[in-house]
Amino acid sequence: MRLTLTTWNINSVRLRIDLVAKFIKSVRPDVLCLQETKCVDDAFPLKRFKRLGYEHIALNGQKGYHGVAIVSKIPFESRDVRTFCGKVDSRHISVSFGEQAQIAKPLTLHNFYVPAGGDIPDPVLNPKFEHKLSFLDEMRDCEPLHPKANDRHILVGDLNVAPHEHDVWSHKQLLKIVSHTPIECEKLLAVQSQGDWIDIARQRVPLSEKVYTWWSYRSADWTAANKGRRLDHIWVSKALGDSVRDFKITRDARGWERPSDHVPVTAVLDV
DNA sequence: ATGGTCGGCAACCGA
Repeated sequence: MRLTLTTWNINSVRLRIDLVAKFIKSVRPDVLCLQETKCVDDAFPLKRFKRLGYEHIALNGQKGYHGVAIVSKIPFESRDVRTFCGKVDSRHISVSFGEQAQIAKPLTLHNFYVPAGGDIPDPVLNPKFEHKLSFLDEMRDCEPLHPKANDRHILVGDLNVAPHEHDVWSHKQLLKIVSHTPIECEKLLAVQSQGDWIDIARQRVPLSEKVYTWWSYRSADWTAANKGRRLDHIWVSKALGDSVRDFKITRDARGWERPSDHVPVTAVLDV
């Protein structure tokens, strides 16, 4: 089966449900992972997604902040929510696709919203940065994020770190900016290597080429300045390394009316 | 070099 999978930090799913519908109608992902839904599960626009053909929905929302969701055309068999750093923040949800999904072998999908980390890149002065670093350490040590040789696992989300030099518009100017400090980049890459994950974007686009998925709201002309960062990621386990058929970033979405500051990132996999 | 803008939700906090 050909699986189209999208991750998108929507920055309020209720406010931007029409943009989500617009995206869905053009890209038609089988599975859509959202972050920063910013609403409790009862307020999630379930009916709208069902009308759009997404019958299978897993939610981990909270009031006003964070919140992740997986909406799917394909049935999944189980869901799981993990907490990190002893907080009840809604920053993770995972589902497993099995026989019902009519795929060759089972597939597990993790959807993450890693803490942004505040402004000051010092864990002593800034508890939010400390939280981010601890969160990444816990991800690295998290057993379910260590797929075994034949495990077909996918990890997506707003990981809030742009780990490589050309994942940001200026490596030099962002070295002390949270999201691209060496310690965060190191820790995110440690999560990646501990689980033997393959970063799809960098499998498809050479490290020497700029790739962005986020542009700040605080810039007058985001497209002319193009001061972006690659904060949104799709990783697959080794067993899925040869299954990637396509990868795309819907950059246009940043220019839609009342956009999210993140754009959708999509992978097509033969599963 | 600094400040710039969003969203939730009702004064600021988080990004």
